[in-house]
Order: sequence, then C-alpha cells, then structure tokens
Amino acid sequence: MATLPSEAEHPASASHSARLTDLKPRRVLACARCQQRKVKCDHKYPCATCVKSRVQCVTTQAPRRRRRRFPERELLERVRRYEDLLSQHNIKFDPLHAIAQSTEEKESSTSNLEGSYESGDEQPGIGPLATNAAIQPPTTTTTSERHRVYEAKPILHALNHEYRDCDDDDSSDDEVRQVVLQEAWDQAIENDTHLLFGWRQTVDMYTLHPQPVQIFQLWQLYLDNVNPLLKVTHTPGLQGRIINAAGNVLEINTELEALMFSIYCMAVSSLTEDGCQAAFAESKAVLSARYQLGCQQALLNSRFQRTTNRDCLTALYLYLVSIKGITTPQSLSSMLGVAIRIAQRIGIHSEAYLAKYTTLEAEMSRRLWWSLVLFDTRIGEMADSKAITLLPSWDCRVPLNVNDSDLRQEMKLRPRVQAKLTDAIFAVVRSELGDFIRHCKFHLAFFGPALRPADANAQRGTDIENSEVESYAKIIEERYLKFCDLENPLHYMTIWTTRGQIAKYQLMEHHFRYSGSPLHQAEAQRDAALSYALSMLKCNTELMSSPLTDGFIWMVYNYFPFMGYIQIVQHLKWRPLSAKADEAWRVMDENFHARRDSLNGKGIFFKLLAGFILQALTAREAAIKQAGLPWVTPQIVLSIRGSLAEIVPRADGPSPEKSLSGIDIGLLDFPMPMSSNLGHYNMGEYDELEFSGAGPYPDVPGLFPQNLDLDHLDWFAMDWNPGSDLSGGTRPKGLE
DNA sequence: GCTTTCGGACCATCAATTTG
DNA sequence: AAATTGATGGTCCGAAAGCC
Repeated sequence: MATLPSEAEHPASASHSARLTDLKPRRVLACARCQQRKVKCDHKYPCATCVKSRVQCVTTQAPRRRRRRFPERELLERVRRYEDLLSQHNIKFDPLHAIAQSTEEKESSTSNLEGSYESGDEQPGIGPLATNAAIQPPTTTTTSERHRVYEAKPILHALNHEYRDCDDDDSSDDEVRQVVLQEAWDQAIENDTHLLFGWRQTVDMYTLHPQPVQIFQLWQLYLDNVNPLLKVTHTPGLQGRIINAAGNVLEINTELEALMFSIYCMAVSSLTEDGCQAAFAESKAVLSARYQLGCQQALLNSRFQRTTNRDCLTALYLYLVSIKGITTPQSLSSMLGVAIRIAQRIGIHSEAYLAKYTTLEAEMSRRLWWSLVLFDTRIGEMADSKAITLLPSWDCRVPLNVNDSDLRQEMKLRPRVQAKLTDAIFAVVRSELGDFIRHCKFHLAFFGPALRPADANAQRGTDIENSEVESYAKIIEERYLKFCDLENPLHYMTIWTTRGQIAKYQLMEHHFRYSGSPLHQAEAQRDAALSYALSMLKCNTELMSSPLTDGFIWMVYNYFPFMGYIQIVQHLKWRPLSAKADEAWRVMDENFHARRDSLNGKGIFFKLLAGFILQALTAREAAIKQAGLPWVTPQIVLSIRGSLAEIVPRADGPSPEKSLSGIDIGLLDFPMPMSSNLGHYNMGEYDELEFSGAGPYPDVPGLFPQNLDLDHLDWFAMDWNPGSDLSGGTRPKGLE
C-alpha cells in the first residue's frame, strides 16, 4: 500500500481551501531522485535512498493544486469562431468579445509603453534573433563616429555575393539563409544538450518552483540585492512576466523558466545562512540545490547551447554567478567560455549586430555582455586563465547611464543620458572602468601582448610621470563618484568598489613600469606602490564592514584584495620598521577583522592567509630584536592567534616552536603545491628579494621558516565567501 | 545477487456537482 | 451546507531488465 506522509507530519495535506494551502507550508514530497526512480523516499533531507546512493538529494514541494480544467476556454473558442463567421457575412450581432477585442487592440498599440510587458509568454521569443520584429533597419544605427565598428564578415555572404553586382547587398537574404541553416541543424541533430549538464531528467519542473508567495519574495530579494549591481534584466518588462508565470508555473516558456530559476539561485546566494533560514525556513544548501537543478533542467529544455535568446543567455550567466561558491574557478572559467561563445554567436559583443536590434534589446544586450565579460575577467584571474575577454578586440559599447524606466520597447533612438545618478550607476561605472582598462598599456602587456602597440615597450618607464590610470581615476571621480551619496547603499558600493579597483590597477600599472625595467625604484616609488595596496585594503574594508552593503556582500566576496596583501607583506619584509609599517599593520588588521566572519576561523584559506602574514611578522621580530626595540604585538597577530587556537587543538608533548608573537609556527607548516598562478603578474624587484636565495636579511639565519612560495600560490583562487564549500578545507588536495 | 527502471495499483486531495 | 463524484496528482510495489 502506498504510504503517504501522515497528516501530522504534513499539516498541509489536511483538507482545506486552496487559499489556506497557499499560506501553509506545502507538504514535502519525495525527493526529485526518488520521484524519478519511483522508489520509496523517507522525505528527510538528505533522504536515506540518496545517502545510500551517495548522490545529491534535492527536495521538492507540492505545487498549488491544479484547478480542474475549465471547458469555458473551448466554448469561448467556438463562440469566437461563430462570431467571425457572422462578421464575414455581415450579419449584425452583439459580440461577446467586444471588450476583449478592444483590449487586444489597445495592448497591441501600447505594448511598447513603459511598464508594459517586454514579452509575454505567448509572444515570440525575445532574443535578438528570435524575433524579426525586434530588428530595426540598419539606417537607424546608433554607432557613434568615435567608435570603430568591427563586423565579422560572414563567409557565406562573401561566397554568395561573388557573382553578384556589388550594389546587390541584400543582407536579409543572408539572415534567411542563416535561419534555414540553423533549422537544418536543429532537425539533423535532435539532441546534443546533454553535453554540459547531462541528460534531461524526468523530474517535473513545477515541483521545483517555490510557492507563488516565495517566488515574489525571491524576486524582491533579487531586485534588492542582485539587480542593482548587475542590471542584466529590465525590471518594468520582466516583472509582469514573472507575475503571470508565478500564477501558472505549469505553462512557462522554457527560457523564462530558466531565467526565473537563475533569479531564485541568485536571490538565495545573496542571502546569509541565517537570512535564508529566517526567510524560507530552509538552508541555503537545500534551496540552492533545488533551484540549481531547476535552472539546469530549464536551460537544457531551452537547448541553451544553441540558443539565440537573450533570456536564456541571461539565465546561464546568472546561474554561473550563483554557483561561484561551489565551483573551482577553473571549472567556472570553462563554463564562462561557453557563455561568452554563445554571446558572440548571438552577436551582442558587436555594435554592427546590435545596431539591428531595438534600442531596448540592444541596451540590455550591452549590459549583459559587459556583465559577462567583467565576471569572466575576475574568474579568469582566479583560475589563472591565459585567455581573457577584456581586450580591445570587440566594440560593444559601455551601457548607457539610464534608468530602466528610460528604456522603453518602442524607442527608436537611444535615450539621452541626463542624470548622473541612475539605478544603473554601479554597472555603468564598472563597465566604463573596464572599457578604459582593456585599452591600457599595462593591461595589454599582461593579458594581450599581441595587441599591444609596437612602441609600448619603449614607452614603459620613460613616461613615469604620465600614469594612465591616475588620469582616468580623476575623470571617474569627477564624472560619477563626486555625485554619489555615501548614505545610499548602491552609491556606497559604487564608490568603494571603483576606488578599490582603481587602486589595484594603479598597483598593476606600477609593476608594469618597474618590472624588468633597468630603472631603479626610488623609495618614494615603493611607498607609492604600498599606498596603492593600502588603498585596496581600505576600500575593501569599507565594503566589508558597512551595514550598507549587507545585501551586496555576495559581490564584495568576489573581490578579495589579494594583490594588496602581497604588496604589503613584501614591503613589510623589505622595510619592517619603515615609517609606514605601523599603518600597514593597522590596515591589514582592519581588513582581517572585517573579513573574520568570512574566514570563519577555519579552513585552508585562513591558514594560508595567516602563514602569509607571518612572513612579515617574522621579519618584524628579527628587525626589532636587532634594533633592541620593545616588542609590540600587532593587533592582527592577536586575532590570528585566537582563531588558530580555535581550529588547531593543542597536542600534548614537546612545546612547539614559538615566535615572539606567540604563534605556533608549526601550525602553519604545510606543503605548497599548486600551479603558478602569478606567472602573468611579475612582482618586479620584490621577486629578486624573495627568490634570490640570499633574501633581504642574509645575516639572519632561518628567518623565513614559513617562506611561502608566492609565485606558486593559488591566492587568486581563494574563495572568501563564507557560504563556499571550498573554504571548509576540502580543496586543494594535499593541503588537508 | 544486487541495482535500476518503470507500469500501474492504490490512495489523497479538492473543485465541481448533487442532494436535502 | 453537506455529501458525493470524479479528475488529478503523488507514492512506491514489484516484475523485469541490467550490471558486476
């Protein structure tokens, strides 16, 4: 006999009205895998069957009970047909659909007004290529003269036009041909979607959706915590579609469904563990697993690998952002490569293609492209990717600094940028900074040497006074940051993220000038490098410690000021008692303190960070001993000592080797595997100090017992997100 | 011999309909 | 309003197939 969960266990299973069902938590169904396998499920998380099989258990919830199909729709259809016949034969009658008709007409004439749906479920696809209606004649091209337009010449076009008149440049032929070709491929190869996420499972998608109330909760969280930073969805257009979809999760088109699940994923990932429990009475792990499975399935159903639909690509992008905490940067970077390739196939990287779309579509595509590229760049840094996309090899313009409400479906021309402070300020400023950086000499030297101007090498070092980044920093401050309000969370994020990024780029530019250069760095120049590093940490501390960034903290975790730490520690080793040393220790302490929750006092990354800082500490101890000065323990050392005591139980036996600071050196002794992740980032003269063998303190034997090999340290790959599984010490192997 | 797959029996739920 | 009906949805037994 089938054994359903008892009523006591699942109060919602008692008979009551549908409205009550909506308010009460729905009963827990068999997990997705047991449903699929049709085997008994104990309805726990994880369930016994999944535990036994050692697979991820994904809980599902019963959806609102489907209303019984009402035959009225069929009757109305008949009435409509008979009315049509009456109309055709000029027979007078009282039309039942007078109201409906006028509503439809009104909708079609005003469908482009602000607040109207960008595209309903039943409307044609909204992707740039999915709808011809969205294509504008190229005469309205928005390409400005100051931008060169790069348009890849389609080889098919060239082949077909070889024997035609030069004037006969009918690009519509090409488009038709392209569509026909794609259809042919679609027919020839029915199913290749399993290549990335495996085969589609038989799990019913609607069981993975949350209740409508929760859908709106998640949507609101997304609007509060995610959308202000990424701006890859158009709120006035999307909101209506989500409201519609939430009312009937059984009939959502696959692309919108993927987008909804990716929004759920992002909303959950923007929450703290406690916040998630408070809002949804479930752990982040459980909800994330459910929505990630839903998103994967919806993406598979949308055949995302061959998609031309922007919703689908946006969903893939948001999904990838949301899984950052549970993937290695290497895997994520590979997946982002897929997303970038899809974006390029759609053409959103190119103004020549974007000119063919409506203003709204083109603008949203630009936002998506930039967001994708900037995320790919960061993950590429972490994964030590040799190929990054942030290069001057494409011409998609920076998104306009306009509000969502300034972008309307019917617009023919780009809206005029009037306000400095729009709801897209964060996305715009970081894209502008990215646009500037991708053309910088130092950036090209590190990431795109082949694209560097021929004289760039000669220029290095000779124009020391002429810092590209410094000049641009002033422009950004004048153009945007000075208008920002430090009380406004989004502005606060914009100010400190931008300044932190600029400090990082100044540091990189500094090393571009001096790395391998015959010019010797004066102390003042080294101090400048230190001040950039300190600035990186200070900006990061502002972001980490302010309550204003609570909702945006998921983004802050993406930018650990790794280079800043390296620079500071190197400086402190080189000049342990310099004038700025005390400030450097204080700044590190403040950042460490702000980061403490995310480090959580445990995990391999904490040990790495502690071991790294210990290098500077050891140099300080030696210098103080030598100078005969009194020892004052930096605050950060006390914090590390406290955290270490928590994570490493004191073993009995001979007392371990201790430094002046009281830190057990042995506790931080671990092998250093890992690939060279700083290969592209030369530390300049510090390399000399670090690896020459003699070191800066040749007369102090055994100075660096924990001398971490900075050139082989996987710092970029560290994930400081407390929600990350990786921070628990499960990776990398060999360090546990 | 163990595991997986899946047809379909069985049961719960609840909107619609009927009854009193 | 209560009882009844019947469509729909969820569970999981157990036979059959697959795998080692």
